[in-house]
Amino acid sequence: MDFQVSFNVNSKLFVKDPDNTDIGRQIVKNAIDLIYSLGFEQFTFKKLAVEIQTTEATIYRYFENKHKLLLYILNWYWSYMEFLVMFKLQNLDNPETKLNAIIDLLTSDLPDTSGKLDYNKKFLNQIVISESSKAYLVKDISEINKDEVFKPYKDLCSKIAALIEEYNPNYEFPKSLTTTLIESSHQQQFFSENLPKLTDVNEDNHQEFVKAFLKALLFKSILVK
Amino acid sequence: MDFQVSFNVNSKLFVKDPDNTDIGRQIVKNAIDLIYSLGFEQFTFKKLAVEIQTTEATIYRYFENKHKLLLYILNWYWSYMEFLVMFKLQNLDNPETKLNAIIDLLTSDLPDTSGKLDYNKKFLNQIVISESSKAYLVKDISEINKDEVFKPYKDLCSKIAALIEEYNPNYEFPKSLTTTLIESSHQQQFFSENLPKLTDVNEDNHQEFVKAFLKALLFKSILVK
DNA sequence: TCAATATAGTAGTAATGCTATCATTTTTAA
DNA sequence: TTAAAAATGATAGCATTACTACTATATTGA
Repeated sequence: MDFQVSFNVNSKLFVKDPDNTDIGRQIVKNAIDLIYSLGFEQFTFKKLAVEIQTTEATIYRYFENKHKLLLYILNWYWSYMEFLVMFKLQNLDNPETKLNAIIDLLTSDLPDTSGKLDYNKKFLNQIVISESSKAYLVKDISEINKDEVFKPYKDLCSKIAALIEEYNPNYEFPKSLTTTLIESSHQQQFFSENLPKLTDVNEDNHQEFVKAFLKALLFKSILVK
Repeated sequence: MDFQVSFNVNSKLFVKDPDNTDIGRQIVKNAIDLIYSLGFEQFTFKKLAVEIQTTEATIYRYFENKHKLLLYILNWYWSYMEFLVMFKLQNLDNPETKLNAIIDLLTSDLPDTSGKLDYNKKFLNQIVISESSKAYLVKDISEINKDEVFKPYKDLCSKIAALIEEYNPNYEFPKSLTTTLIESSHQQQFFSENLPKLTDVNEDNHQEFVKAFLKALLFKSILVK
């Protein structure tokens, strides 16, 4: 069996849809590689243009600026995550099993999609961990929020929050707990790798550590007495 | 009674100690105001120089770049927080009361210090909420970490983690829970203000909401059965 | 008092972020 | 079928940013 998934990313995020042209797809794919290797601050359209042997102006025809390009990549990621949530929860009835599956998703590598121009999932995961908060921690957040560029993230959160409410309808903070779980999964992965003294990691397997921490955090919080 | 607090900020963070000269103190104070009003991305040494009627070169004599200046400000903040923790826990015996005092600290406005050139505490608080993660989410994190520039943050975390261990010596993740509490306090304050749908805020008082959420998160996690 | 030193200001350069314009290809319609 | 229109991509430029080398002035101390 072979199938492809694609998502409609909010059209406000691009000037011209990169998914429609070969060069557009090259821009996004190589942007992921380059943001991963340089970090978002050092990443520039000029460097990306050199990489794919085109010019800055061509990239500006697709994306207004590198912040919008980052948002595009994250929107794709969030949409893919929501798809994976739907997919993985198939045939699961028990709310606890469902929530365990969610934590597994948040702390595991992304599965590859098929298609000739697949994004590098390891790099994408690292970008989400290291760069995603830079997408919203900006001065003009209320301006960009008007374009609904955080809708896929909000949708993903709603879906998870609904599972928490299913597990314990009396828990008061399902949404805040969800965002805390997601953001904490990034943070703890980043800290355990780079500033391990800020965590309780000791085993070699950092992902397993983060998984255990998040499960404790979640299930103790929503325990039904 | 009148007293002043001052902290020795890691000398690797500056070229020349800004605390020793009038222009140095002006740089830090006005940097806080300007980072608050422009956001860290739009903040430049040129704009700061215009503000305090000096030149870029003068500011470069004190700080290598704006990232180091941000770290300097955050180091001052973390040191001040550790001082406040020590101060507020005076004469408290009960571990629960102590932890409650910590959450109050994390979700309240900073008290003003005396001294003629006091930093704007409201602005400083907002900078910590919106910009502090940009201090560590950088590609050269392992390089800058060698200079111990995160020591005040780690010290603050250790102190809080120790209180958690005092409350429940069997809890497995005191440090990770501490960083999650601190980072989540910033996130939930930011989200409740800017992306409220990602939280469960409904009351007008966002600080009270965040306080209630964090207390639930903390005490359910470390509950002794 | 005058040399040594510290400090601030001037004047640059290379890179970045972005735009206007020109050239070529593709599409459309008479 | 072909000429006009539209889309695409390359070239060249500008203003700002990040940073540095050098000059001028003030302060110190022998």
